[in-house]
Amino acid sequence: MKKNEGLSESLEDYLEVILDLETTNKVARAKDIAERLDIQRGSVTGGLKALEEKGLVNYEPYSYITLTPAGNKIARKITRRHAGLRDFLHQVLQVDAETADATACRMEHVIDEKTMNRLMCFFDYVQSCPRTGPDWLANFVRYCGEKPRDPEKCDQCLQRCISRYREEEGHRDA
Amino acid sequence: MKKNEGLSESLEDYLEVILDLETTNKVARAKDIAERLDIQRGSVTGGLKALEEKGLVNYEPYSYITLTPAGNKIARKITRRHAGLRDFLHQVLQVDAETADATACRMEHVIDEKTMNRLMCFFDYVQSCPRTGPDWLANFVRYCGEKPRDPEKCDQCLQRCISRYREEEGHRDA
DNA sequence: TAAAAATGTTAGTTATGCCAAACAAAATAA
DNA sequence: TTATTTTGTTTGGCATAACTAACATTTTTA
Repeated sequence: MKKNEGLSESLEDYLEVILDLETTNKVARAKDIAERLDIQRGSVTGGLKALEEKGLVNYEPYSYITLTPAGNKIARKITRRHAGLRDFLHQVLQVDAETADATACRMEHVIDEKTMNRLMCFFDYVQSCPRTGPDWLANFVRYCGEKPRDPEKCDQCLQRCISRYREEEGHRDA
Repeated sequence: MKKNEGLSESLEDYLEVILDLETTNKVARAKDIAERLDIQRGSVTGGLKALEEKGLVNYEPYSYITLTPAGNKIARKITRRHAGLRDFLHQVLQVDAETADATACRMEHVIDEKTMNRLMCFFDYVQSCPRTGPDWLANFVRYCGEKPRDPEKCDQCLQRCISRYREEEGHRDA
């Protein structure tokens, strides 16, 4: 249980990148890791040694780098967090794709399990609840610019919401 | 514009704590800073010197510590973020108060301006939109446990939502 | 005011984690 | 197969940021 908390953000980034390289390039090479993390080749060696000592990568000088099962598990967790956060930021908060990705990349290291689960559940709730869903999200963007609410429009919005739902339900039953 | 990006999380924490001590204790003392940040007294001196060099605190050995206008501005920004994130996590995602605070404390250093603004706007939207609001949030907690949706209940929920809104609107007009 | 206690600073150490540059090994090309 | 290029490693250095322990200054108390 402590294993992951003891991992620095830097080492988590290594694992994430190695997993990605493993899947896209079949194999991870120090040069590519350096490129992805935007650090020098020389710095990678130290990171790999640290991960090797923690039993998270299989590392032998001059040979290919692979994740151990333990390393793979952590790498997948971070990757999952990254994707979940990025999608939430982009699809719900609707920040641009680039910002969403960059922010997710930093948040993935500091968010805890409990909060992450809640956020993903919330993401799901927003998307699947008939009271929210896509049109509600579209309205959010407009709200950001306008801000003061018009009670008249709210009434119409609610109306559309309920009739849309019933129509969809009707089609589903048919 | 670079000023803030160049600040480490550690130094941001110092500023945040100093601001809080200034407001609650009138003045910030090294001992209290150490206590709040859970570090040794000796470590504080170094932090203060770094902040002094950046023009963010007024620091003279053995005298009281105060924020400069620039330091105060950053401290208030971090504090605002902390509170906003904490409240979102607690009131929307409904994670327990302690986790919300601890998570906010880490996220405040990595979230960017754009995303933060969007999140706060979203927070506002969720709370003030008639389609969401408190009852929708209450339903979220139940949804977390149950998960599969019951279309029948959804219809009733929508119904209650719209009639509640009209009732409230009616009262407001009267 | 002088001793004691509390608070603050300094100095030396440690751990991360990066860099640049020199060097070593492996892969590729001639 | 030898030379060249690419890739990987080592070394020494630097910055951050913490620690401990010794020392200095304030503040309190007797």
